[in-house]
Amino acid sequence: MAKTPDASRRSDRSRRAILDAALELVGEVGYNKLTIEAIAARAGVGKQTIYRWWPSKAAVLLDASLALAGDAGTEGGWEGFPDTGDLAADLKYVLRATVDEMNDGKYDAPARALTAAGATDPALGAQFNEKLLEPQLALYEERLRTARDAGQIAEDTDLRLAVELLLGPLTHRWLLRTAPLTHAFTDAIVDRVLGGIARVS
Amino acid sequence: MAKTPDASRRSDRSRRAILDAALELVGEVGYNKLTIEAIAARAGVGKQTIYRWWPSKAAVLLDASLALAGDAGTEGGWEGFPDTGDLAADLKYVLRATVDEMNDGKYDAPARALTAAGATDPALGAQFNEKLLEPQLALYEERLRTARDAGQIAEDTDLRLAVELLLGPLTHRWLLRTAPLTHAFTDAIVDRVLGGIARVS
DNA sequence: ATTGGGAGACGATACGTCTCGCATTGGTAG
DNA sequence: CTACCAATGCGAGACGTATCGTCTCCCAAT
Repeated sequence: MAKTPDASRRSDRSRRAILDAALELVGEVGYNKLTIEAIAARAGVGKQTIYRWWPSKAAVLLDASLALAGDAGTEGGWEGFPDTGDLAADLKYVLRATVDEMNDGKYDAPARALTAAGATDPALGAQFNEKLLEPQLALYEERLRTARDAGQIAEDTDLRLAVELLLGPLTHRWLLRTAPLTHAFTDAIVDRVLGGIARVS
Repeated sequence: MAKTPDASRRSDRSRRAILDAALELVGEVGYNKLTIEAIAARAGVGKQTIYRWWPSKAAVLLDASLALAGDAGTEGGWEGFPDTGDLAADLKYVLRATVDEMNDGKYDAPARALTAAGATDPALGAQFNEKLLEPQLALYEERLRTARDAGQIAEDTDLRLAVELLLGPLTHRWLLRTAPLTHAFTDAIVDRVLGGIARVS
């Protein structure tokens, strides 16, 4: 009967309150101690209202992160990828901005929680990839394509691989906390990925 | 009183049974549904015996993984990093072996669970890095050092960065499941990291 | 005699479902 | 146009279940 609740009658006020509460709480108590009950209490909302629209706390956090990413995009963020013609500079600029977000608890906590949860829950991970990660990767890939078309990188470059070469090391250090995330680090990634570490033979 | 239980009287039989049960169960039900109670039941052990020696299920899994890594090291694995003089070949060999492990549920499930748990729990993450990850990274770094000393890569190469350039993309694809892990992928990583993607100017 | 271990009771917490009124909405009848 | 009403989302919280982490009890080993 209630399999498909009527979305047109949904309370947008409650929806926003739930997403905000989830983002607050994940920063305060961490993902493991984040509970649906606490989200409902913080949002001033009945538990059923959450269970009606989301299957899990991870799903709530995913929607919350989507809203957060949307806000960041419309507010101060960049629409599309910068393309000044200088590939290295553009990549460094974007990666520096990414590092700044990773060092900001506001973005770090939910992103880290979602990434970790997605790593152990394939279904959630697929959602995370499709809605949040893939669009980002596509932006990098697109920028690299224009660079390739402009002859700035080798014609046989696997663009997706190149994106992973850039973001992989950053994500690695971010998730595993093997060392601090700095602008110098991301700059070095760009330089080394573009230039390689092998001695010119 | 019971702050420091006497380790010399510890039952090694129970300890092994607990670690084995934890590895089995994390593969069967996943990390989220892994419970201390279930581990105790499977191991034929009282719950207190687990709580006496480990602070959390993550800690149990960390010890279990250490034992697993130790077994793999002594059994068929490589002692130390191969060094045939051909850096690219050695890296490809090791990365292929790593991919094979990542595609093997026996190793994948606990490693993935620990990595994810460590990402959201800084204390656990530090333990994970120190005991499991860092020793691995050091092996790569050591191999790269001999290559650098042999003049095969640039003298000013940041070895730690180079290690992250190699493992970052692999870890990225592994954790986030953006694409299948193949030998072709790791071979390409090695080639691109050593050679760079920039057109030779 | 001391201490770890197996077993399980115990209160606490969060789960996910449910049942209440209440408020809003949209349709229908006068 | 107004008055009423059925439907539905919502806030609140009770409910039984599951797991938590602590505890007590007795046994075995040293």
